[in-house]
Amino acid sequence: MPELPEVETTRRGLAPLLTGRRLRGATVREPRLRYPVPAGLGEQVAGQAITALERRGKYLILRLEAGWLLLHLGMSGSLRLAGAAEPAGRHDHVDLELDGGDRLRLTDPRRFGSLLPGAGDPAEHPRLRALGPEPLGPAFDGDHLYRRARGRRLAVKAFLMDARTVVGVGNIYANEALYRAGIRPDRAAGRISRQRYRRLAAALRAVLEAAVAAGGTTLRDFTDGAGQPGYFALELAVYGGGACPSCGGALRRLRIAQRSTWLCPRCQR
DNA sequence: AGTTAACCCTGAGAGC
DNA sequence: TGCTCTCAGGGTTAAC
Repeated sequence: MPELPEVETTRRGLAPLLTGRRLRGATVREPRLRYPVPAGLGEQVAGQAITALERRGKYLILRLEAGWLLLHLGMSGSLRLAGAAEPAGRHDHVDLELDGGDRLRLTDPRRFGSLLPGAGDPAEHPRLRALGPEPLGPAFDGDHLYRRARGRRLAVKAFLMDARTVVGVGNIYANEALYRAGIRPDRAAGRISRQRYRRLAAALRAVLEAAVAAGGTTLRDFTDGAGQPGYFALELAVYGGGACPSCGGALRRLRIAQRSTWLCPRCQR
């Protein structure tokens, strides 16, 4: 379940290995991802050098000399460099072939990920156009959350996980940020004070920064660009249940917007 | 217009 | 052992 820290970990691991390399082509073994991978991908990218690997929310943007590839890892996706002789597994759907013979390999058992080519300004792409601010960037703070929440009756957790509110926040980090801020996840977004939103914004920023520093959270299958797991799972306070790290009471589970939600009923109000 | 549910997909784990 | 059932969930679209 790659959220912002896992995508950023992937980006940081791969960017220095990819920048400046030239693509020979692509092998598409399974084009049926979230959106169909275009048939002419190999011809489209062949001969182009990679100029950068960027991130916007949970999307990765692989910049080429002419145009770019927009990648999303969905729920179960991962990207890594595979050696020239490494055989492809059942879920290795796309290889981008590099000049040295090795490949940038997209693996995604559940196939919720995507790979979309484009040209021009990626920010204008329909998938990126309506996205909210980066939670680690200057445009995001408690006042932003407070303003956007005016009149909204949905649960604050669903509000926080909406990429139009702020990008990069999935189920794990929404649970953690709300716990750290002492806010009940099922409270209506419009009924939270500006002061408490400031606390929530700070908690979200802190938990995301700590998770990036730990290389992301590996619950089952996340690995970085070198195939290594992340260690932030050790620091999760509420996700997955158990006892509250603060008061010792039993954590409770709710369902909000079809997602498992964990909270401490004593520490979160 | 805001909110909720369905949908895409496979693997893991539980229960029988 | 092997079957069936449930759950995991990001993001888009449809329906209420």
